[in-house]
Amino acid sequence: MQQAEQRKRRGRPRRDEVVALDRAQIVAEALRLIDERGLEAFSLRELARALGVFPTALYWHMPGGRNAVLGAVAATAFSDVVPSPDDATGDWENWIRALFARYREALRRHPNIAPLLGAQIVSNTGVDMQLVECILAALEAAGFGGERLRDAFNTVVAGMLGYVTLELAPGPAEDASEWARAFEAEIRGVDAGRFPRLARNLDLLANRAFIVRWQGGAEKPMTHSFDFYVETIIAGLRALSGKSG
Amino acid sequence: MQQAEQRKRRGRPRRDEVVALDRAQIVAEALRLIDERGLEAFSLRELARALGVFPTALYWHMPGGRNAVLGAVAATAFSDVVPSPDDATGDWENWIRALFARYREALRRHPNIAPLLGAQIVSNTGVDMQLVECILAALEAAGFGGERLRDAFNTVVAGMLGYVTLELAPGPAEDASEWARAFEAEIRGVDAGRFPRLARNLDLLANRAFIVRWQGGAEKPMTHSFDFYVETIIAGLRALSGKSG
DNA sequence: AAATAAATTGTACAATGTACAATTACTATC
DNA sequence: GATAGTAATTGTACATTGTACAATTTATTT
Repeated sequence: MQQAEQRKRRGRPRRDEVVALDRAQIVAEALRLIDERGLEAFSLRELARALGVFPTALYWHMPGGRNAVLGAVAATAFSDVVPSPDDATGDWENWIRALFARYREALRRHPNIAPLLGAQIVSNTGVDMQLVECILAALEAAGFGGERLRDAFNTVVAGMLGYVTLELAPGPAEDASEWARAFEAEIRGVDAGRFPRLARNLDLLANRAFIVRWQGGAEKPMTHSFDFYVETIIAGLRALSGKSG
Repeated sequence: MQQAEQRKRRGRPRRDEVVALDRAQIVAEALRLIDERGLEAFSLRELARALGVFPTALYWHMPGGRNAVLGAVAATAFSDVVPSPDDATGDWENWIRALFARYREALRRHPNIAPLLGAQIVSNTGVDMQLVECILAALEAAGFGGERLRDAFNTVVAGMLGYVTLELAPGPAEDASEWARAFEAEIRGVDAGRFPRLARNLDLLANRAFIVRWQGGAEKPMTHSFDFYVETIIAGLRALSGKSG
């Protein structure tokens, strides 16, 4: 973070002196900061500091301010998740498997942006029409049409986000290790009288299932269950694609 | 917000003068404020103002500060979502339908807390062991055991949250109506050459499907698709409960 | 009666997001 | 080649926020 010389005149900088801050660079650095220190710690002022500019300079390139930056960050993190469109019309099941897998991989590369998912899927940076089109293609290939096509589409989108949002959701921030120990103790000491099934399956569930885990998906992936989840949705779609209403 | 007389001496108040601020009251008022003005607008200082106390008084009852308040808010909003445990061991499919429906209804009553879902499902206010136990009961009744039981459990929890988190996610805050018009125009004018399926199904999808809608689920519920989504997951679980691995 | 705990008011501070003005460099036009 | 306009930044300013900490008063226990 050496600023070498601070030759900051007051107006627009000359082209040789400096690299000419642009949108892509801002977003990239923002993503780097979020990856490194987490979403909670992210601020426009730190971003500006890291870029060696004044906070207000960011507003020139990103008129929306903070929200615009976060929206763009989410958008770039999920560019390239859509598998090849050609495969969608062929084996629709495998295409959806690929979509889910790639979406999850993208989020695993940047787990700290998980909380942005719900809010930013409908982002200001334009809709991802390619994604929509391909999902529709796969579902038409599966035999859906009309209202059922719409319902299946919504099911796929929700399914794509649902599991991974939870899996990679952030735990409590600072007191992590201490909290984890206390939490584990609470789980381990569950009352077998009131919660017999939980007690019986404790080793199977502890830290391996939602609600009763004390580590996030970034540290402790839940891959096996994810695969099962995907198969559940696909099997469900397959079953419902036959019926009429 | 009339403060009548401000008879604020400096120390602990006498029992007759004032209602004696407590945890439940703080959480209730916080939920009310969030319902009314949204999550973004929520602050401890406004909460304190609404309660007629100093901001720092809140820390006495809620040592965790802001995060603790939000965690407690989420927890109370979802108390009572678990359907009767007795039904879980009987008709497991209907029990899961009821669980999903009740969870959605709870969130529809307080849509503004949707962004808290991922983060706060594992909250500081203790685990909801009753929920865990009942889901396990339903899934054992469905024939799951061992690793498959765990996977199915994770699938149900993710499914319970996934759709509604998205459905009720907040759109862009202030410029809502203007943004909506621009967004609708962009959707309506989709390039039928590049996105033929989207163009063909436009009326079916526009403002009725994720990604291509311009109103949130609070204003425009997506109930029909939700029902389909639930049936997809149940059908998938039914299909997978037979296989062995 | 004294000590301790409970429950609040006050004070203080470092951050944050962002509106707005001032300044300088580049670019197009006549 | 002057001049007007636009691009890109520094700089200033302000209201808000979360929260640590001290001071103060009332209730409860010993």
